Amino acid sequence: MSVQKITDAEWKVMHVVWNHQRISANEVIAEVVPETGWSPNTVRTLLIRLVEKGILHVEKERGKEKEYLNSVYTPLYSREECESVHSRSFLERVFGGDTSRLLAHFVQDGDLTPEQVKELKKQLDKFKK
Amino acid sequence: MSVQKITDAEWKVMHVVWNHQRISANEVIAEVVPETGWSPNTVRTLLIRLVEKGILHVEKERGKEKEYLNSVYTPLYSREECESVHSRSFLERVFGGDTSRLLAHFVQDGDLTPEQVKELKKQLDKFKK
DNA sequence: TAAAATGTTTTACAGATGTAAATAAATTAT
DNA sequence: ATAATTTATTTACATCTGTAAAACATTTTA
Repeated sequence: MSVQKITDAEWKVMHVVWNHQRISANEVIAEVVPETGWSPNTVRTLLIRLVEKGILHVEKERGKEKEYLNSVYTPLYSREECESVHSRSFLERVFGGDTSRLLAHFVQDGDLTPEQVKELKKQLDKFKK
Repeated sequence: MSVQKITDAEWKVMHVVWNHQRISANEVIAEVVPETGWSPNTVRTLLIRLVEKGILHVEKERGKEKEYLNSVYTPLYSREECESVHSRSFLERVFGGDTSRLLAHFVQDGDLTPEQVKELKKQLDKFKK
């Protein structure tokens, strides 16, 4: 079972890590705490769990001589890979695997800009043949 | 918090209930057990939890004179309502709320039939104006 | 009416999750 | 060096989930 399940709370952390690709615990905390109100320790716990799940890598080496340790995390899977895995299971679970119905739902519910609609239609054309 | 969270296992049960709208425990069991391999008791537990969550209604009244009790369940929310709620939280969680990216993903990953593509484009047209 | 079959309710239990406090270790400031 | 500060690790703990077994109740059958 490659790419273990990422939980709700963990996604928050993952998005921040993906945005930086390489980021220290404290930097993650600095971003996540304000927008969630979680305690810094909660964020640390999530980082640790993500490492245990094999989704993040952590460097334990000490930084330059006089710097804090402050471990650095990097993603082991791309955002797209994880999205893909979770999308598939969501599709199965909620829409019984019916992509068409899922798409219809998000189109109606998504108030897309005309721009986005045009772009999406272009994509669909590429797939017609 | 209307419509509490439906878990993976619970969705299986819910789809069966929605398909019938009004269905006895045993009928649910008859459908779910073969396709999941779960014990009948597992299905009953899920039904009970769904009632506790306020997602299903159960009739406890005895049936006709000589019939087994065999409680009857009905959904309190439509499939679409639940899909909607869960879709929104999925969109937020995994795609950071970016509908456009989500749609692109499912279009590419969904191997739609030309039929479905055509249908979807029609939908998009309706939304352009 | 007693046993067998069927349906219902109660209880269980380990692992996952959300959420952190308590404690220990390292670093910097005094 | 020692206290103060910052970072890291350990431990916690209630709730939710997946997954039933056990026990009880009702109905049918022998």
